[in-house]
This record gives sequence, structure tokens and C-alpha cells, in this order.
Amino acid sequence: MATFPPVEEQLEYIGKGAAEIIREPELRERLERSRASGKPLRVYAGFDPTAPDLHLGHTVLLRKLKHFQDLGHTAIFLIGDFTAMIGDPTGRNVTRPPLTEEEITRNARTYLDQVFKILDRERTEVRRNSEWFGKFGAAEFIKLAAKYTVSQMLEREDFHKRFQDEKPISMHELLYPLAQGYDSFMLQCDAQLGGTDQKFNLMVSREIARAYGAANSEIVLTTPLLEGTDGVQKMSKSYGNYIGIAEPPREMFGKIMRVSDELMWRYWELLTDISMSGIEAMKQQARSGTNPMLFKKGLAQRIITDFHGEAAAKQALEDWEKQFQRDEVPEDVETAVLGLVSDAGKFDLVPLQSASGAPRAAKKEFAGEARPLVRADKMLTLAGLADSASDAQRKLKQNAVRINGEIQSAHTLKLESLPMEFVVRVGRKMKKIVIAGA
RNA sequence: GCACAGGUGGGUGAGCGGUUAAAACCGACAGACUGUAAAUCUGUUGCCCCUUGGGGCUACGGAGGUUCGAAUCCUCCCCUGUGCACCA
Repeated sequence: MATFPPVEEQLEYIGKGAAEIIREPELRERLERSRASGKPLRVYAGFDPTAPDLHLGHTVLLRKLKHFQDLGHTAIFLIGDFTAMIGDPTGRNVTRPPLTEEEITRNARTYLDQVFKILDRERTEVRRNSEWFGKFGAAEFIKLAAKYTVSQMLEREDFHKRFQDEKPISMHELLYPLAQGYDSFMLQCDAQLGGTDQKFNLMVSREIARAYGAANSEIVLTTPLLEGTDGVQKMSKSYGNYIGIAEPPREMFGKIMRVSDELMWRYWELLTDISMSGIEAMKQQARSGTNPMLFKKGLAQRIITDFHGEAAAKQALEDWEKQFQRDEVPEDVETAVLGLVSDAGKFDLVPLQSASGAPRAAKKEFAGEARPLVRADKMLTLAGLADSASDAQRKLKQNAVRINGEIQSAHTLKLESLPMEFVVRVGRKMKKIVIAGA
């Protein structure tokens, strides 16, 4: 029989970092009952596999789910593979297009690869709502829809607003919360977790579950939405302010360091297991003169360790310090290999597969007039340092391009030998470019 | 089906026959400043081509049309919203 920590202790742990707990007394009761009976609570959070990757924002909720695991309860990770086809209202007053089945399957798979960096695989029940909705008939769906009314739906602020503003609201969007409610009924769980943006859906869930005769209305716990790197809007891929948990360590490090000092504390709070008092202590130090950058580096280290391990985190720190603090070239800069081709005395660059080592084109030296003239804007574009030739030209004009440390503003440059290597920096991007014969 | 209101660049949103690659704001990018911070200031912000300046090509839901000239006017179509009708 499982044993659980004292109820008060559990409540404190659960409450940490939670935005809201609806029916906390009920939660206490259930914890007491489970402790007495040795029966773990069933707690679930659903995820729509709508994006191919999870980002740090999602991990706030995952962490909360993990907290229940830590206490000995059962965590249920529900993949909304069926509901993803409906498409959750975005809350951005725009109807989101539903995904195709393949996209959903693919996304679900990557989710599973990623979530166990946080959750304990052994103690996680993974479910999919296609289990029940897959064989749900139209009649049953209509029966489900009959459990709720339009005016109840319009209580949702987003719907209400769109309705008033004469903006489109698709029927399928209204179905979404209903389906979610059915999920929670099928899972027979004690509590449902979700972001604060899900509150409406979570509340509908309780009522639907009850309408279907679930024993007790479940407990709802919401977690705050993590602000994205801009510090304003919630982290989301579509706002481009996210940090993906599958991103390479160096990328992550850079993004975390670019977060404002203010936001950094929020990240400490929601993305690490450091206690509030520990965070307070750091804040205090920062106030009395310690460079906040130090804590930011620490934060980056911690987060990267979670997803890539300690060694990678250390490497990322070193690389970052090298590139940005000492203006040196990190060990393994990304390399782009370009080929030089000539056509009637004119030279041009083409992309070349960098994959299998150096191209075997012969080495060459050039002198005087024979030195090939190549366009810098083309080079930058092909190397991925500019979006287009026009963009590259602008950057050249703005003195944003440095080749081997020297500002390059002319739009051509002469090669001296083949292969030729440059370290090119444009803003905060840095790449090694190798030009070889094609 | 009818009526009315709408559909503009990454977003919001002006323009309503020419000087409009399209105001303004936001975002994004770059420079200065720094701690690669943030804030601030400055510049840039469709694509392509040629020797720091210039040239060309696309673009305002879609297709046609009127005009020397259209995002701006006309016709048809598509999409969204609202109201009415339909639901025998």
C-alpha cells in the first residue's frame, strides 16, 4: 500500500506555483481519503498535439503534473489526438484550422519523446482521447452537445467578444470544451490541470462530467501562463517568443540570456524547482549589487540541464561566453559550405552540401587580377545569414556584417584561395562560411 | 435566396482614380549604448538585377472590364459577419 506525505505538506507542494485551485476543500478531502486508503489520486492534464514541439511554457503544466507524481499520485497525460482535429479556440479571435491526421500523429510522437524529460515515465498513464471518440457516433455527439447551452458557451469571454464584434465563431470551436468534458468523465479522475487560459474549458469539463453522472465534480487546478521571451505575451510558437525544449543548448542559452532581468525571476519561479525563498535570496543579492547576469547564467544552466544534461549546459555556457563576452569564435560554429562556379569569366556561388567533410575540390591560390570576385549579399543569403539578397544588401549598408572581425560594407569581395574560410557575423548570428570549388 | 457591412503588407489599420511598394502604429532586423541584457535613441523593413547610385518585376480576396493610368470605378465569382426570408 502506498504511503503519502501528510496532507498539509501535500497541499503546500501542490499549491506552489498554482494560479488557482477550484474547490480546495474538496482537494483536501480527497487527499485525506487517499492517504487513509492508500489509493493515489488520479490527476490529468490534456495536451493537444497541435504543434510539433513543446516549449518551456508547456513545461509549467507538466511540472505541476509531476508534483503530483512526486507525492505518489497518478499522473495522466492525455493526448488530445481527437480534439486536435477540432482545434481549440485560439483566444486570438481567429479561427484555427484543424490539423490533419498525419500531423497529429507525428506531433503526438514528438510530444511523448519530450515529456518524459519532466514526467516520470514509470508512473505516467498515457492516454489518447481517440480511444473513446474514435468510436463515438453522431448521435452520441449530439447527446453530448445537449448537455450544454449556447448562452453557457457565450459566457466564455473570447466567444462573447467575437460574437459582439461580429467576428466568426465556428461551431467546432463550441464543441471543443464539450469534448474536453467528456474526456474528464472517461478518465474518472480526481483533478484536472490546465493553464489559466483553459479555465473556461476546465469549468465546462466539470459540469459535463457531472452531467454524465461522475461521482463528484472534479477539482480544477490552473497554472499561470508563462510569458514568452518578450515578457509580454504568453509563450507561444505563433508569437515567436518561445523557447522550445528540443532546441539545441546553445540556442536555448542565447534565448534565455536575452530575457529581461525582470522576467528572469518569473522563469526561476515557474521553470525550476528552487523554492520561493531561494529565489527571494537571489533577488536580494541582485538588488545589493550582484550582477543579475550571473543569475541569468545560472537559470540557463538549470533549464538546459533539465533537457540536455549537465555537460551540454556547461558547453553552452562556455560557448556563449566565448562568442558574446569575449568576441571569440566558439568551438563548433555552424558551418555553411558554398561552391564557387564560374561562367564565362563571371563567378557565382552555389549552395553545397556540407555533410560529409570537406569537398574534394582541388586547392587553389589566386593572385592579382585572377582573384575571383564574389557577391557578399549572395554569400550571406546562401549561408542563411540573411533572408534575401535585398536583406543582405541592407545589412551590408548598415555595417552589420563582419567578416573575420572586419566590417564588410562593399558588396563584393575577392577570394584569395580555395577553399577559403571566413567567420561571418551578422548581428548576433555567427557562422563559418567555407567556399570551395564546385 | 435577398439586403446591408466587410476582405489591404508579419499583425492592427489608413487610403477610395494618378506624386502609393502603399500612411500610422506594433512587430521584426540592424547600429549606438550595455551585462549579447531590458529600457532608450537611430536606421532599415516586398523581390530581383547592375560598380555605395540607379534599374526592373510583382503586390491591396479571385477572374475579367472601363481608363493614358485602378488598392481605389464596373461585372461576375469566392470568403466573413449581421438582419430578413426559407425550413410544406
